[in-house]
Order: sequence, then structure tokens, then C-alpha cells
Amino acid sequence: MTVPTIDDVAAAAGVSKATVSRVISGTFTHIRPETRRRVEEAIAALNYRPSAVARSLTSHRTNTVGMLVSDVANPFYGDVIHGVEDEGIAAGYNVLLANTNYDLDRGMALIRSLIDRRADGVLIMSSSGSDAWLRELAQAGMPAVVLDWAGRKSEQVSRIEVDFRPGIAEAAAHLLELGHKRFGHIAGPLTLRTSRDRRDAFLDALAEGGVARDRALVATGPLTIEGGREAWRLLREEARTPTALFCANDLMAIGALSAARSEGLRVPGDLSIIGLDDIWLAPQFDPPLTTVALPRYEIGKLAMRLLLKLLAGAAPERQVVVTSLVIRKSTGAP
Amino acid sequence: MTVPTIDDVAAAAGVSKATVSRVISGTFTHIRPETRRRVEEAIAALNYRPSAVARSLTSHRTNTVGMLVSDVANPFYGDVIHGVEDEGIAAGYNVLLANTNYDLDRGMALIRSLIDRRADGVLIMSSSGSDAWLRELAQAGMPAVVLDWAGRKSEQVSRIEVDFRPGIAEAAAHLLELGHKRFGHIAGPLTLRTSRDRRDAFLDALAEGGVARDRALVATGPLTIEGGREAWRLLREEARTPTALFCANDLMAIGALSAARSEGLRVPGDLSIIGLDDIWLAPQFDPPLTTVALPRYEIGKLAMRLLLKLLAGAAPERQVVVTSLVIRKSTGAP
DNA sequence: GGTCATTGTGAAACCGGTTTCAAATGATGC
DNA sequence: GCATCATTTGAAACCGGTTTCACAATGACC
Repeated sequence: MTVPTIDDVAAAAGVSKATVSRVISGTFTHIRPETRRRVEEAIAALNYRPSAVARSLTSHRTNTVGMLVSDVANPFYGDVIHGVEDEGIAAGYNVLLANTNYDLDRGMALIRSLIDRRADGVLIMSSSGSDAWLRELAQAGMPAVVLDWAGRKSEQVSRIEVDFRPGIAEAAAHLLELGHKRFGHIAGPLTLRTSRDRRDAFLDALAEGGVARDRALVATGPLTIEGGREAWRLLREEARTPTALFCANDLMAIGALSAARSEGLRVPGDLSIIGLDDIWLAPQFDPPLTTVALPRYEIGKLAMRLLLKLLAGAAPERQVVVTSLVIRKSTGAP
Repeated sequence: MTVPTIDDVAAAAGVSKATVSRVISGTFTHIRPETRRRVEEAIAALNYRPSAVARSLTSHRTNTVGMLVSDVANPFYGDVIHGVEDEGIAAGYNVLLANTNYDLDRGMALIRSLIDRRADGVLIMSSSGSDAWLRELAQAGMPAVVLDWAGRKSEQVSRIEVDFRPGIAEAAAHLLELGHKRFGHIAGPLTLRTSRDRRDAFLDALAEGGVARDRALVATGPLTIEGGREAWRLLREEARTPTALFCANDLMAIGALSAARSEGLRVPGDLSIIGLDDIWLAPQFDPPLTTVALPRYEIGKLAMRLLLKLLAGAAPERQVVVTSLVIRKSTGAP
């Protein structure tokens, strides 16, 4: 019971394979209704499905895009993949997913594999990447969309950048509006550019609201729950213990929250806390966490749309995705 | 600047394309070292990469496997995908990921798409599936591996089943050993088979330890944090409030824990809690959660291995994956 | 009734590889 | 010096589709 080919269908319908091809491709080329019927019956009878492999050979399109992520298990990517897929399916594309595991060499090997498979394009969503990847893709003539890392400018590459400033500015404004006077920030490791950016965005926004930069306390730690706990303990010892806290991500916010609570503080009564990311846990937490949300699903959709535009022959572009504040129950008046 | 083909290489090296093919395929067929060198130089000079599409056409293998999941954003799948990928990469396979979104029709469409693309096989890891999927795959002669849902028996299909009993039995034994006398269970919706299985496994294990089935309190709710909170409030009102609690998943355990704590109970001092799943949050929580762990990464690896065996011509098989207890800090003596 | 445009279909070339088959070359044995 | 055999290579067929080109049949028009 071997898989039927177009020749089998042609033989069964008593026509040439060219005719069968015309019927299935649906392009309008005057086919007698009677002939069309015979072909369609043969297709149904044999349960024939044209081979995308053979089609790709002549069409030079595989309707497949590669997607590189650092680590699928990272919850950030779940929603992004969702967006990519929904947008891709609608356009008839499939997604070849590949994990770099934060390893540049593995990433390069995956890129090569995508080139060999003649993917139509690549979405590079890994947290880091190398210019060598882009060079390899450029040589193969494969368009790409990269998320947020600053590689060298390159043809056929569109970029998505995430701007945290608007959301963080909203966060600061929200806290000021509630009447807070003593602010703290729990930052990630300051060796990371994103950690510095987030800190600066917060301090700048406060400054705009009339709070001098050196009036806000800053502690740092790893971007984990435990990191948030430890950082809070550092802030706690300062003279002007903050009543309002902005954390570099939701995990640290949760850590700080649980540490503060175990010291008897009430949230939001004694301490208001804002996170960043809007992970699935944020709305379920007690109290539901006010946070600066990243539109992950939309980033995925946008990335796929940008790639489709490149595939349609459009010029590369740069798009900025903005963040925004989601107000829940972890913030209130001091 | 078009992508070079094997003919370009042949012309550049001054040999026939058959010779080039022999050099790149590496199969031993007596090639003069001098000739080989010339071909390799031409390949390097042109940066030639053979098209996997063209190769697939003759070889009838795409070195691609499809993977159906209900929802990539569900943290369960992250680790599974990881396992599939690691095992797949090692064997030279790529993974076409597809989300069913819990929709059987969408799943069917995805299966058809995989058939059209001539994937070598399919991993069906979605929480549910239909026999029609398997029928379609069988007709196309595509082997499959399914995870844990009981479809009709079918040729060319291997199965992985997850057995929660060992881990749950360990959990019950652990609580008994700590000296607990009053037990509670927070179950998921009892319309789900898995919810009933987990409850029964727990009650059976307690019975084996000498605790009558009707001595343990059972409450149910949705499998969320909030569901856990609500279920705990129900148990709280019972006369013999439990000192030891086993929850159907980690989220409910976290919910129950936070509800109990907000009532002034200490965990594990006043109440011991065990979850199930071992989500990433479990070890980071305060206190780190004792839980029945599912070997997600191993499930992924196993699934891919089973598929590779099928592809190598082996007979379908059934493998059972067992769970085990991970003891952390949310359990202690009453 | 002949010319011409339109419709409907098949033969053959093509996409980029692999594989079969045959032929050319060189080495070996007697 | 010639038959024999192994090594090395190329021509051509093939994989399963799409597309071009040619041709036959039909209908419109004068």
C-alpha cells in the first residue's frame, strides 16, 4: 500500500498528469467540467495528497519558516510561538522550531540546517545571536526577522525592538499618583544591558515626576524569586525604607512580596509592588500583581507578519513594540 | 546572486554531477583523491549546500518529524519539546511544531499538513486526540507516537503512558511516615479521568497504610491557584481539618498553601502540602514545594526514541513512564 | 466553407538531487 | 602482448510535481 502519486491519479482518471496538476492547483485554465469531475473522483478514490516536497522543488518555496528560540521551556516563548503559529497557519506556513540552548555554535548549526531545508525565512527570537548567523543567512538569500538584539545592519533583515520605557513610565506615574514618596527599585544584574535600561527608565520617569535620581533606592540581584527576596532584605535595612517598589521582572517582584509579607508588611497596604513581564502567575498571585506587560503574543504575530512581508518582496523594516502597565491589586495608596 | 546547485559545482570542478553527488554523499565509491579535492574546492568556493528538498524527493525521507501539542504556552510542554529536540537533533531530525489549541479539527488540519509535507513521523503529545487522526496517518503510512490518551489500537503507533501511582504512593507513604493522621486531598474536576485516577491512587495508597478511604477528606475545584484556595476553604470548615494535604497539581497546592497561610497556619508546621507536576515554580516557592514529579524532559526524549525505532522498522511498543516524589520543605511532622 | 480565436488536453522539459549502467582507464597475471 | 579485473567517471533515468509549447477540436464570423 504505497502512497499514490500524480501519475496514479492520472492513470485512474484516464488523463495526463498535466491535467491532474491543473485540477489540483486550481489555477484557471479551462478544464472541461466532465474532466475535472473524473480527476476529482480519482483523487478521492485514491486518497491522493500532492507531495509538498515535489512541489517545493519547482516552486522554490517550502512554506516553512524556521524559528530560533533560546529555550522553549522559558515561559516567555510560549506565547510568542503561539503568535507566530497563528499568523503562520493563516498564511499556509509551518514552523520549524529550534532551540539554541543559549549556545551560539548550536545556533549556527541550526541555521545551516534551515538553509539546507530551504526554509523560506527565519525568525531569530533567541536572546542573543551572532553576526555570523546573519551572514550565513544573507549568503543563502534567506530573509530573517530578529527580535531585540543589535546585530549589524544587514539586508533582508527586519527588526523588532521592545521599548520598555512607556510601560515603566506608566508604572512610575501610577505610583506617584497614588501619593508615594519613598521609592525603591530592584534591578537585575547590572552587567545586563536590559537591567540598566529598566533601571534608568524608572529613575528617569521618577525624575520627571520631581523625584531626584538619588532619592530612589536601588538594590540588585539575580532575576529570580530568591533574588527578589534578597534584594528586598537589602532595601529593608536602609533608613528610608520604600513604600513603593518597582522590580525588574515579575519573579523578583514575587520574591520581594513574599519577603516583605513574612516581615509582617501588608501589600498593598504598607508596600506597593510592580513587576515586569506579566507572566501567567502574575494575575493568579495573591494579591494579583500590578505589572508592566510585554505583548508576547503580539510580538509573535508581528514577527511572522514582518517575515511574510519580506517574503512578498518588501524592504526590511524596524518596528518598535511598546509595553504598558497592567494595574491589579499589588499597588495602592501608602 | 542565486543559490548554487549541484550543476554549478560540477561545472566549476569540471566533472559530472554524478561525481559531485558521490563526493558529498560520502558513500564509498572509489573517487580519485585529486578529483575529490577539486570537487571539495568547488563546493567551498561556491559555498554550496545541497538542497534537502531535492534529496527528499528521491530518498523519500524528509528527516522531519511533526509534533502536536495542545498549547506550547503550557509550561508542561516546554521540557517535553526540549527532550524531543535534543534527541532529534542528535539523529539529524528537525521538529515541525504545531499547536492544536485543544481543537480536534485544527489538529486534523495540522496532521494533513504534516502528511503533505511528508514528515517521517508524528509525535502526538496533545492532551486529547481523535481516532480519525490516527486513521489518516495510517493511510498515509506515517508512524506515530502518542502520549497517554487511549485511542484505538493501531499499527505503526507506539504509546507512552504516564503512571502517577508510584509517585502518589510515595507521597502518601511520606506523609504517613511523618506521623500524620488527618489527610485531605484537593482534586481537580472529577469529570476528568486524570483527576479521578489521582484521587483514587492517593486514597488507595492511604488505605494500604491503614487509613480507611472515608477517613480522608476530598474537595474539588478547577486546576488553578484560585481553585486550590477555594478547595482549601471547603476543607477548612470540616470538623477534622487535615494536617496533611495532597493536591492534584502544583497550582492547587500553591493556592491551598497561600490560603492556609493567610489564615495564620504555618507550612509545614501546622499543615503539610504535596503538589504534583514539579513546575519550575515549585522549587522557588516559599517554602519549596514537595511534589510528585513528572519526568517531562525524559518523556520527550523517550517519545523521539520510540519514533526513531518505528522509523527504523521496529514494531510498535508501549512504554510506561513512572512518577516519583521530590521532597522539599512543604512537608514535615504534624 | 474558410479563417481565426478560444478552449481543452497531452508530450516533454524542468526543478536538484541520487542511482543505475556502461564505458574508459589502468593494473595484474600468464 | 593480450585477456581479465578493479577503479574511476559520465550519461541517462528517476523521484513527483509544475509549466511551456504544440496541437486538436470547437465555435464565431464574414
